Amino acid sequence: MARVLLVDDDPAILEVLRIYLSREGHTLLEASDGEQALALAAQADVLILDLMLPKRSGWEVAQILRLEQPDLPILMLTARGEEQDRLQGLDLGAEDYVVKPFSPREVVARVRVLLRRRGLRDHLRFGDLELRPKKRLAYLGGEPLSLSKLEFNLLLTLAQHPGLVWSRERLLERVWGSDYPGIDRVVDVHMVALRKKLGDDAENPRYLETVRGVGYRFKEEG
Amino acid sequence: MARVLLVDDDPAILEVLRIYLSREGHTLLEASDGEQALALAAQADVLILDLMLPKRSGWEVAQILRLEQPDLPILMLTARGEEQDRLQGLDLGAEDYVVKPFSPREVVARVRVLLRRRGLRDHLRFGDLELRPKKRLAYLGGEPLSLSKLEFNLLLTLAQHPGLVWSRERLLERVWGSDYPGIDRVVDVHMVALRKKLGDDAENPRYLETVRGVGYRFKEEG
DNA sequence: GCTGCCTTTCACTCAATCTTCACGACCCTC
DNA sequence: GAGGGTCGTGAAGATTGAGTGAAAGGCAGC
Repeated sequence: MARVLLVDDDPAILEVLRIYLSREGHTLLEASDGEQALALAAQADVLILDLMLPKRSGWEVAQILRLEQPDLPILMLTARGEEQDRLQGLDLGAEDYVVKPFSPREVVARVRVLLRRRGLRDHLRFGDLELRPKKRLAYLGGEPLSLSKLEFNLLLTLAQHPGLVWSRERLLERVWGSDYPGIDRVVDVHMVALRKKLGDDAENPRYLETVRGVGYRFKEEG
Repeated sequence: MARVLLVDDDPAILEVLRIYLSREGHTLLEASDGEQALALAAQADVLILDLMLPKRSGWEVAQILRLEQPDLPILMLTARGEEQDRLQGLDLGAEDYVVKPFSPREVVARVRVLLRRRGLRDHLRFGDLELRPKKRLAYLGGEPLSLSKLEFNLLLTLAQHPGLVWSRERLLERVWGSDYPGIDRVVDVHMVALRKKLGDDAENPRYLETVRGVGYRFKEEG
């Protein structure tokens, strides 16, 4: 199914969730402190995150990942009575939380919901175009495309949400990083480069569509 | 913000949530049994649903709405110890739940998350006309419509509140921005353009209705 | 330090879009 | 049925937004 990164400093919790989650068909990654969590996060499809952690709190981890991997769904494990934290967590962008002590079956159910919501895939294909996020490779008609890091990220971001319109601002935030100081016309320039490499025409695009006054979108099939 | 349908048979709960949710800027619809809930659901952007209800249980309601309005996010209110119910609720497709006794702030936060996730409803349909806010796409009889940014925003604003009359002033405020310096007849001009694209006739409109002396409204179904 | 790629800014152009205006039709009141 | 207000609508002009080429700055590897 999916790769689940499980972060808790309590071995008992790790163990019980490991059993339930692997029974569900997931591959498990495990970490017992914030640093390890960050190191492994890039490989995960879902993150189950305890709030109280050595080295870095679950919060910090969530906050950092929010920027690095905004699409990574996070299920937070909180102790009862940490309502304040829970609220902040939700506002921070965590997708969901469970209160300890929890039933493992509930965690499994929530993970299922998170995954269903995201429709995660490791292999994107749109007609002639093929993307492999993991390997950071792109093919056009079977031929490998030579894309710069930025170009790949930009294309991937758009392609992972076909049809969805992205403002330049949101793209800057997502692809360039939230603190990017430059002007938003960079996006246009890279769009031109991408279109050139994809053989796409701005007037009549197959893949990268301009939404005037709003931003860009990856064209939906059909 | 959004229209929240609040369903509970306990007046105290209705009241406290009414206060918090309207403070958050939402418009409230209220029901105290399952029948009323079903009757009002069509108008809602989010549903907050108690499980224990007269006439029809929250479950039944959820199950029915799942089919009728699969896009309507549901936040279920469950009593503690109903874990069984909770799991079934999630599998049923409810988006989320909160356990009583809950903090109203938490409910507000969860509603916010649900709305953010949905983009406040991702799919509007009125007969032949279909709108997808997030994708900024509009279809008429299955054919994509080419709308300018302004036209789309205008149409969306009206369509998100069928039957509601908007004065030109309010439309300017909402669609053009609150500090718009121009004259309000612009609205008329864009209305003409929209009607043309929608194949609508000012005399006898299917969608965009003039309310003489007041403003415009999106015609309600039927 | 040089080379070559990658990224960013800038300037120019063209096209899409928005706004205003003007005119006429219609409606309501007196 | 006259007059004032309201709305529909076409057209002209003003404005904005995006495509794009070129140049300059950065950076990594040699």
